[in-house]
Amino acid sequence: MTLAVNMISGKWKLFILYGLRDGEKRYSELRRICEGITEKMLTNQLRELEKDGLIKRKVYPQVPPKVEYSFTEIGERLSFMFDPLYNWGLDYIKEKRPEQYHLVKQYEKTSH
Amino acid sequence: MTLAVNMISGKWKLFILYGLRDGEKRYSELRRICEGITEKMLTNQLRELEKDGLIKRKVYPQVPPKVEYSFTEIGERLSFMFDPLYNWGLDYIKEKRPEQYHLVKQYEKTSH
DNA sequence: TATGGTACATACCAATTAGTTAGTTTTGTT
DNA sequence: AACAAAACTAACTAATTGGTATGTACCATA
Repeated sequence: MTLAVNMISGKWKLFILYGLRDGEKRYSELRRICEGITEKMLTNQLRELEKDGLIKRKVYPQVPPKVEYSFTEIGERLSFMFDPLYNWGLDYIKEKRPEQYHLVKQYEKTSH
Repeated sequence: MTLAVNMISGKWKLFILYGLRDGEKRYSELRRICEGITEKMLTNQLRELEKDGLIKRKVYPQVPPKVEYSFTEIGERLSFMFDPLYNWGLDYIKEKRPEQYHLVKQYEKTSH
């Protein structure tokens, strides 16, 4: 439990993983997905996730550079929690902050 | 997702919630379950979980005092993730740190 | 009289984490 | 000639989080 919690804790890691759930993503795509993250943080967190073996990094030798991130096998096995966790959050907002609920619903439309 | 992640992140929150998964627990029981936690941190984290509505607090007017913590309804709905997350951690250790695997298995026997 | 158990609170300090700002590289575009 | 794009790195600062140490109330027991 300690190990699992440590690997996914931090302000951005679950977002990054969540962003990867439907396949590989470029650095700049992740930057857009993780609204508000700084480049430093994105790089840091990607490095840690890579070091821990949850994601892998594929570099295309081009200019301008292109780097793609995706799950490793064991990283992908964390997918079980993304949708339930997202839905739990939705339920929570519905119950505890009903005034905000419609905002989230609107946001859902624009972002997918 | 932001909301859900914020509520369960922190060095101890998931342990506390994990500790409550089989029913209400006293303060001192949680202290034993969360090996290494200080009283300050335990109290802090319990207060935050309570403020967020994930757990509830029941005080028995006795001396010495007795306080029991348990899930609220929405808190309990996070249970879906505890066992899978624990097992994911186990798998991770099995794959990436096989030398440590037997230690965990031994620990499992003693603690339940 | 001293000690212990329970569930805290408070003050202060250390460590960890996150944010800001600026720069790098190479090529292509205006 | 200036600037933009992508994926970074480095130096520095701010904010958050966690730890240590000590104290409290009340009663019971040694």
